[in-house]
Amino acid sequence: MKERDTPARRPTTIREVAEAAGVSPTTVSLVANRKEDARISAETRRRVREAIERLGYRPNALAKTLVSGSSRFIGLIADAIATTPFAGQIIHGAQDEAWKHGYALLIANTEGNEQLERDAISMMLEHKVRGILYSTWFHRASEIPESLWEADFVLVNCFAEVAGVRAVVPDEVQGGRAATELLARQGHTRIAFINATTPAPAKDGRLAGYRAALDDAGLAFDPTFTLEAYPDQEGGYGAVSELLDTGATAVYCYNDRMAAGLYDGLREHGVSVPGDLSVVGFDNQEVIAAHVRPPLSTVALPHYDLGAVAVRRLLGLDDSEDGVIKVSCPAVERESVGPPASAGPALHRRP
Amino acid sequence: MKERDTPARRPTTIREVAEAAGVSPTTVSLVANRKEDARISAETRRRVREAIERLGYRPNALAKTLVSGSSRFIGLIADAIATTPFAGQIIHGAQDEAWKHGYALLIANTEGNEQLERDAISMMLEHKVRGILYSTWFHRASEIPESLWEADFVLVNCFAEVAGVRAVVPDEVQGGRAATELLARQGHTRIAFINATTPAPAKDGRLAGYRAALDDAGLAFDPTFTLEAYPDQEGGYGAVSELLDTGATAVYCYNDRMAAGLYDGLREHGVSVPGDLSVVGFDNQEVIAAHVRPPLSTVALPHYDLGAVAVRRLLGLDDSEDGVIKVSCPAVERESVGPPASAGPALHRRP
DNA sequence: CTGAAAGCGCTAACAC
DNA sequence: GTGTTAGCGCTTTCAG
Repeated sequence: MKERDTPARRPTTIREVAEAAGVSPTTVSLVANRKEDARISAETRRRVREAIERLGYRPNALAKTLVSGSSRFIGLIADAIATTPFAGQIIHGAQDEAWKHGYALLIANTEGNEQLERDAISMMLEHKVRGILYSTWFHRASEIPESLWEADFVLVNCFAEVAGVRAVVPDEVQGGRAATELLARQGHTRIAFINATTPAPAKDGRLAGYRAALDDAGLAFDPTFTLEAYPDQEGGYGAVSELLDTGATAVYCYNDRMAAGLYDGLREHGVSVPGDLSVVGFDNQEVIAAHVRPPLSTVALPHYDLGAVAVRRLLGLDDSEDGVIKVSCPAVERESVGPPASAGPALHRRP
Repeated sequence: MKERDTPARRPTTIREVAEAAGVSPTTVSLVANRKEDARISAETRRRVREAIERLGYRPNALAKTLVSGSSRFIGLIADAIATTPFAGQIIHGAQDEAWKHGYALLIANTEGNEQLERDAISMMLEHKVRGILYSTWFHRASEIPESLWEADFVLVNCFAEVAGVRAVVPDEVQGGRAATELLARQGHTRIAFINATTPAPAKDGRLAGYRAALDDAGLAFDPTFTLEAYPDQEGGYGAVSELLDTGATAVYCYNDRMAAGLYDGLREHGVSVPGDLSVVGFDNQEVIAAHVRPPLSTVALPHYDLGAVAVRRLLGLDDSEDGVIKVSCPAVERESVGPPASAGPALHRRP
């Protein structure tokens, strides 16, 4: 086992290895980088390898990029790494894809602060990043900070008002459709949708998907089945009475948090899920969806893929034209959906 | 407004600026770095500034570190950036503190994969990071990957079995004490604790804190008040009957998820919170604690501070000796705690 | 098969 | 006040 040496004050350089092995720096470079086309004798190779090992040589990546001209960094700016679990998935996807191509992630969390954002972009520009991924925690239109134009960039989970800017976002319409299909497929015909009150691409998209799925299933869109509530637990809880009044046998909620609040209200009204009412959410927010009672069927936001696809676009790996790419949102089936009850849930309401 | 030029294939260099301004690179360096002690005429300064602006010059941070010898990176390795919201807070705290001192964060998510972990460490070492923060998503003892010893490092949210290794972890005992005090302070004397079944520093620490707080309040520790359950919603839900059988008027749960599950079970038994039973959790997992009904009083895990304090230790800013530093967990009061009911909750149980 | 030399972008000494 | 030189650690011609 190698000795646990305190980190060297100054790391070993290629020249030191060269001296130790009795060869030139060039030779060390050649073997360290596994250039197989280089004609190095087996014996020299061995000596160099041994010296590298013994001295604990780590090539200086910064010096490399200096000579090669191109750095191996990709910057990732997020507006809310700390306050939501979503950014983590974007980072994860971006990192996996970046590493695959030899890039490291330089990340910056701005919590929406514009000054921090400018600083982050400067920092990345000065590190000569290959490009910048600019991401937001919820899907929305976004301003593009002036200095971002100095870099090659792609928007993640947000999009620009100006045309031609590369962006990768979730396909809300397809997602809304998938959510609704989960219900329609079970034979439900009275499917309610509790939309958000807050304007967002998700609001319009998820509604459009709902209508499309209804259409696909040969069901007429009935506006009385579409409610609105603030997209969190409190909103869902507050929408229960109104929902039950519609006589729906199934409901698709704008997001999982809303569904969780709905669960609470439903329980108070003695309505069981999925026995009396089938419920689906949206977002697949693990800590909620997988652990409420019963576990919630939902549609996943493809954050991991958003990050991965964005890196591919940045690197020019997918020869796609400019503009927005929509990534599909897969359904995640758990236990909150069943066939319609013979009688509507209204019968079970407490006096 | 500056023109939106496509990112230059090759960024502007100091030499180009020097030529454009009709001065030497040294002069440009001097004004770009705002060396005020350098004697540069106002006129030259202006010319250089103008050239920098016009060419969109960004100093190459990588070249700088090459000459200065010390890089401006701090590496942060996390085992679960994607699957929990916690890593985000650590990153946030680490970044804020790092930036304050001119460092950028190089992050890597390993999802517990040892190969990825080794790769991450190699990558950071090759980028000559100032040091590495090695973090875990839940507080635990951790193996130290062999190559980590090549760097200056501090453990975050985990600790080593070997002595003398710098680590920063939450103070579980103080946290457990704070949680219990929330209840004792209201006059509760029969305070139950639902601990985790899973061994962890948190399990022992939170129990110790509970006992200490009982002691402080002059309450005897009664083992029948300490239950155990798996630390998630299902566990909390399943512990309800047993809990009610103890006749406790207040309960402190190992974590928020458990408390959320407990809420569900309590509701089914017709036990109201905090009317019949006061509840406190642990972790302050926002999406749960702040949005259940009623909002849950809990104790916050200081992830932000863990990250910030770790950076300070790495940089040697706090002249603390080696070893583990415990960061305190502040209580977060919401609405799940009230005074004891005159009659115990058992009276309210359904037949 | 291997080495010497030049140069990536920048800063630090030291001239002038 | 400002320029020249050297060199950070590395790779890349190009010789030999």
